[in-house]
Amino acid sequence: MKSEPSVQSIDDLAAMPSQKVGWFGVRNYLARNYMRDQMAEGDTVFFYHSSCPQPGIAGIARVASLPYPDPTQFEPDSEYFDPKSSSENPRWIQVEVGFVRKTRLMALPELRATPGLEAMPLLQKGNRLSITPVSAEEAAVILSLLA
DNA sequence: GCCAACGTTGGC
DNA sequence: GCCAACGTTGGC
Repeated sequence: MKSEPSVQSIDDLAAMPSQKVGWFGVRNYLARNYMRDQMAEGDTVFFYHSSCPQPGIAGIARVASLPYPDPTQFEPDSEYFDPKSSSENPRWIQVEVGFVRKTRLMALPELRATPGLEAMPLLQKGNRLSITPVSAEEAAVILSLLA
């Protein structure tokens, strides 16, 4: 899951009293569907810093809730407000993401150079999704290098 | 700041 | 339903 560290970094997550944050603001259907259909509570999440001097994996987190409606879609003053959404039929959902640990930065060039990660959607040309799936095998490769 | 890639919008 | 125009993402 990508986050701009200037908005919310792994350190920010670690510093929260609950060490959890609702992953609000996802407004892409594919990314939403990954949260809704592909994630389960307890799943490992790689916390990726994007749009920053050194993009890469900065920590490990965990899916800490079932999917539920993203409250910002109903807030007229929010930049994430969606007038086409309704509480009866919410369009956007989020999950809670819980801090597990900070890791060394596994930067994008290292990810690209690591055997076994070539097929990761995150690394595919043109990928812009803020949430992409990681296979169990890919996760094991990454975790072994972050140990 | 540039630009490739891709999603969304809206006219028809 | 098509598709051009436009907006956004995000690495560099």
